[in-house]
Amino acid sequence: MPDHMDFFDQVYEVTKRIPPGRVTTYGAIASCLGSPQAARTVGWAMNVSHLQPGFVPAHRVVNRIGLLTGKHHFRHPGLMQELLESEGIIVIDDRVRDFAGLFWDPCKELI
DNA sequence: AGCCTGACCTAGG
DNA sequence: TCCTAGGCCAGGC
Repeated sequence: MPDHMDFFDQVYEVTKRIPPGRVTTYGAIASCLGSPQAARTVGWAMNVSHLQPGFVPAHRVVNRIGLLTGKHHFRHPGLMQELLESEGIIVIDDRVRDFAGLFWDPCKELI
């Protein structure tokens, strides 16, 4: 990962690489970028991800137990779940089913 | 400039 | 096992 990119850019680069139908977590992204305690900042990056050029699949990022904590920040609540379900992911009570099986580890798969 | 907040997470008591 | 504090980066006031 080039070091001239700031943290947000790196977050977006990683997020764009999440395959459809898979999910990852805020913490995993932060950890992968060398700041294991910056999970919160990753959340903030997602919050303004719509300002980025290109499509940032923010709906594929959930919290560490597979909960859709960011759903209220989409155009309408429920959109996050709809996007996930359109990729074949089952969501029950705001939680990704088979989260462990669908988890995509950015560090492991990256570049 | 300083303080508060937030789509988080981990460690320690 | 629950609760707390601390760390991360930005933005709003």
